[in-house]
Amino acid sequence: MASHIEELLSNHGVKPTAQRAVIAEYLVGTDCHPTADEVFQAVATKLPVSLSRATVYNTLNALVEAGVIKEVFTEPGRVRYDANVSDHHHFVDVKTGQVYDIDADKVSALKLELAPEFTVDHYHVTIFGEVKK
Amino acid sequence: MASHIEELLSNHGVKPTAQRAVIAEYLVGTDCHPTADEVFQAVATKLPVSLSRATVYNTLNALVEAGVIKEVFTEPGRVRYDANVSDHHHFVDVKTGQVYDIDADKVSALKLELAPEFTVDHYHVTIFGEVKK
DNA sequence: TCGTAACTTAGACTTATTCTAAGAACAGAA
DNA sequence: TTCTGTTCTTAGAATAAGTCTAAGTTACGA
Repeated sequence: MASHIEELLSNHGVKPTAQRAVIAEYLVGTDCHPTADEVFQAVATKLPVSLSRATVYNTLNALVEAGVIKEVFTEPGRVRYDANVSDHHHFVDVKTGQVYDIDADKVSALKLELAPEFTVDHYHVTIFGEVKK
Repeated sequence: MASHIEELLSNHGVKPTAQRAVIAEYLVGTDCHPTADEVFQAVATKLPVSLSRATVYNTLNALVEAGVIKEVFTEPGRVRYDANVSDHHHFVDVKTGQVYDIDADKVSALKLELAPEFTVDHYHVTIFGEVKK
């Protein structure tokens, strides 16, 4: 009886182990865009065995490779992870560093006038500003 | 008799020292988007004294702070620097990692439909694809 | 049940960057 | 000039993110 998360992993060709399941579950269940270390902190206590940082990194890389999550680069020196793999962009609050997902349909399609040797695969928009509440 | 580079630094409130001048000169004179280490390698031999990595990092941070150059984040674990401070975006060749400047006027202006609490300061488009020659 | 391949672990290692403490350069006041 | 304080630069130590390694587990097919 595979859980939802285990199916998600299997469907992407990642063998579901206990470690991978809790990591993927944490990522899928959060709107934040955690760093590897934040994932480690959040997940370490949820396993009956001790968790190695190497496993966190291995798992995150495997999930990126498999297309289950995406990497986000918005600041120097750290990678953040995003389980939202739908087409979307990012809004960075320059005061707090917090990253928000912006659905692709909230952003008009770009028209690009590039030289013919540039073949575009995809593009990503990072919007910088402030969120007041 | 201040050189062009020394004026550039002074105009941005950065006191022009020999180290800062050669670093800024290198960045202004290249289309590549070098990392701190690439700057260090390229510039180390151009001074009569030995150059410290700390000085390279201090200078790069000071130049970013002063608006003489910009940081570019396109890949994990390293920051690249760009002396082109005009309004532009970036094209990343996913095969080589090479970064190309794309003038803002080659990219149509975005229309954003964001919730009212999001105040946009600016946005940056990163285009991924391949450059064939 | 065995053997192999895949996974995880702790800790060592690497790489990028920052910090620290001490010396050098330099600008302005006396 | 000489003094003095501030700003820069230096070498190397320290930190932080991420990867590697070697050894121990686990899972699974034959």
